[in-house]
Amino acid sequence: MYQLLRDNIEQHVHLSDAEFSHFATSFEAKEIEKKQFLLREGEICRFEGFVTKGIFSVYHLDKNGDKQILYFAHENWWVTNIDSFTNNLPSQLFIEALEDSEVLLISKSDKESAYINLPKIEKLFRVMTQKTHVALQRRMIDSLSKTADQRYIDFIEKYPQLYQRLSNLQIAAYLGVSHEFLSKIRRKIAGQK
Amino acid sequence: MYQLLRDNIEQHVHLSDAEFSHFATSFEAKEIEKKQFLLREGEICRFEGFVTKGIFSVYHLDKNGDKQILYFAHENWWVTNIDSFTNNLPSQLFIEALEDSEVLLISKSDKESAYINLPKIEKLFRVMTQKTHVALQRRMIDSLSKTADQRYIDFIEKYPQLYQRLSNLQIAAYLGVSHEFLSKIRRKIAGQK
DNA sequence: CGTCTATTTGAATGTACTCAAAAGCGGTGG
DNA sequence: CCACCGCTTTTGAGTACATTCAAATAGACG
Repeated sequence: MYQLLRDNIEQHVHLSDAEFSHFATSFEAKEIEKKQFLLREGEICRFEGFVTKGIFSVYHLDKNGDKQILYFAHENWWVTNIDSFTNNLPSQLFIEALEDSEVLLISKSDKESAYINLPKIEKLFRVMTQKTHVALQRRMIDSLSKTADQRYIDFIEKYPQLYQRLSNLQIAAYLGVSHEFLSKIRRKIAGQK
Repeated sequence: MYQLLRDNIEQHVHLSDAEFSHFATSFEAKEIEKKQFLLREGEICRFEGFVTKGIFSVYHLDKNGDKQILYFAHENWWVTNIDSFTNNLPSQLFIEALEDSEVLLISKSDKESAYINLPKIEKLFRVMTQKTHVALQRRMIDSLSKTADQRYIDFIEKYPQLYQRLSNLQIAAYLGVSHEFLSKIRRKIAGQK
């Protein structure tokens, strides 16, 4: 479980055994059952999490009750509501387990301590935030410039393994289309083959 | 010009006069005339910029030649293509001056040096990237959950001063609608008053 | 088997786009 | 000074993309 975390960190910065061990003690392991929440709307997000098992969806419910999924976080991904976490604001987002899942959680104060004790951690999170931002920027462009058909095809190509584990309801909420329309897209694409 | 930069930095971290002076020498001032480019598609983005005068639009041209504006950067904003800059990839984005403009540019190597010499700078950019990411995340949710009418109304409320300086063509490209449709939205809204 | 949820389907509707054309507006040169 | 040019904005008609609602079908799970 902690090895997955170490490998993930190693992609960005190198920590000695002692450094990693110390940093790792800041994390608390938590199990979340399917359909349970890591964070609900209105709560303040007190953690940043690293997923070691399962999948979470991070989403917003609009006033019509429609769900917009910002992203999915499966094994080896980080998950938080960065807005709520950094600004101590009530969350506008839900973080829900789509399968029985496990995460390693670090609190804000432990993260701040780590920044001070180990500047490499500051670099780690700067680089991670940059990467996340780049990914979201690309998604924003796609969402503005591509049709739902193309976004669906892209999604399957980009996340084939994730696609297998998600329902069409969830994929539709991620793509920003109704699930009925996604069904029609699927029919159309199947007919083309 | 440099005072604007200093005030901007001061919002996040405090630098002594000596620290700021040293950091400031890393920046090169550059003037860009209206309709000229700070960065074109295909080029590798070698800088991060701080706008001291004018406005830039950061946009993508899709294969149909349609423009999607990711954001506008006016005085006191930072501008770069973070994807191209951090990953040394050819830019998929253009950065174009919408007015006669001025920016302070810092190169990648000078930024890396600053990270090492002055850890506060690492913190500065981590916090800035977080803020930018939060803003984009909110925009993503809005773009998925709101109609064009509402996004236009929100835009005017959120950026009243920017709205004055932009054409409807530019606002339409930011909102992700055709300019003809934006014109119809404007008529509808004007009729309601 | 029964229940709950996911998926598909069709019809009617709404939202936004494309294309073509006209009107408005600001600047520039004769 | 005004005639013309280029660019922005508006308008309308026709079309495409996507939603809503209602209902049928299919799967998953205890």
